[in-house]
Amino acid sequence: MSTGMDAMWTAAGSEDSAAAELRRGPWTVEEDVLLAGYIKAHGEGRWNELARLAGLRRTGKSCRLRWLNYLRPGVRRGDFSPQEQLLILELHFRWGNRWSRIAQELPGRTDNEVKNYWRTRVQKHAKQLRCDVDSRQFQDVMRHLWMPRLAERIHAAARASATTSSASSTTSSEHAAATLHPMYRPNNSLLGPMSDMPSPDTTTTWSTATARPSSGALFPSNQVSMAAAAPGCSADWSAGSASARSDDMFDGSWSELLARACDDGADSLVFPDFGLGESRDNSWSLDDIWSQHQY
DNA sequence: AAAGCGGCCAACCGCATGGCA
DNA sequence: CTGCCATGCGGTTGGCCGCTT
Repeated sequence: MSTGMDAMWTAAGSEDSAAAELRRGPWTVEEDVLLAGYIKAHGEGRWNELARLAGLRRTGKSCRLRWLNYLRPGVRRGDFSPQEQLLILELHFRWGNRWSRIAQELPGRTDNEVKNYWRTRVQKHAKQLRCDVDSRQFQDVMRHLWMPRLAERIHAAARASATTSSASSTTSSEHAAATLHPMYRPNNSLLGPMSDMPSPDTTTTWSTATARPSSGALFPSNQVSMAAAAPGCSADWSAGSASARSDDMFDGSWSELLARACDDGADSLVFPDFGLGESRDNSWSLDDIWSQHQY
């Protein structure tokens, strides 16, 4: 592609040849415009050369990072949805700190965002519980409490969405499907066929899910088991999500409660039985979580 | 109102990897 | 085979911003 822009970039590059040392720190709007404009005209790649020709006093690395994490079309920002959070937890169990690999399964999200989410939200909870984020105890907390709760939240949102759209021209199952992340589609490439999962593309299955009664009854065993594990605590599991922000569904009494559970007696902690089997071999998966939410 | 504090996130840094001459 | 270069990845950090005191 050869346009009038070429002269502009050339001129900018020649000006830059005599420029001072490289800039660092936050990017300015002008730099963003230069970078995006150059890439629009010439495409990505050869970042060092790109930085020079675009007239940017930045390293190629810096340009690449700015483009991939911020300027690139399709980059999504803002809070992670429950679907995304659930997927991050699942994939981190599977792949560990392979942020770029995990981010590939979250369209529009960058490895940096996923990494920051893990370090701020997830590790924060581990810290509150005085557990190592890689410890068996914390993994059990995520597996038995956090992930099922996320799954339930997703179902609840889908149900609410289906209810509010019942008068529309589309069917409730179609509407619910539209609200779901692609990972919940039956033929998701990552998770395989997932025939057990609620299938928004299958009216029968999803209609059954939407007909399920209120979510409050989902975790009765939580309350019993955790109260038994930490006598004297008021395990207010149902209230936590009502007022907390979307990604802090367990803030509040749960932290104190689980902190006790994660102390020395953690091995005796009785988690609710979601029928997932033992996690010693780490062989459980999101399928297991979902299969427990079939109604 | 202002200072202190902590959380969050954008950006940087160092290392690993792959392609190519 | 080896060295160089570009790119990718994960860990780390600096600074902004909102909340608390």
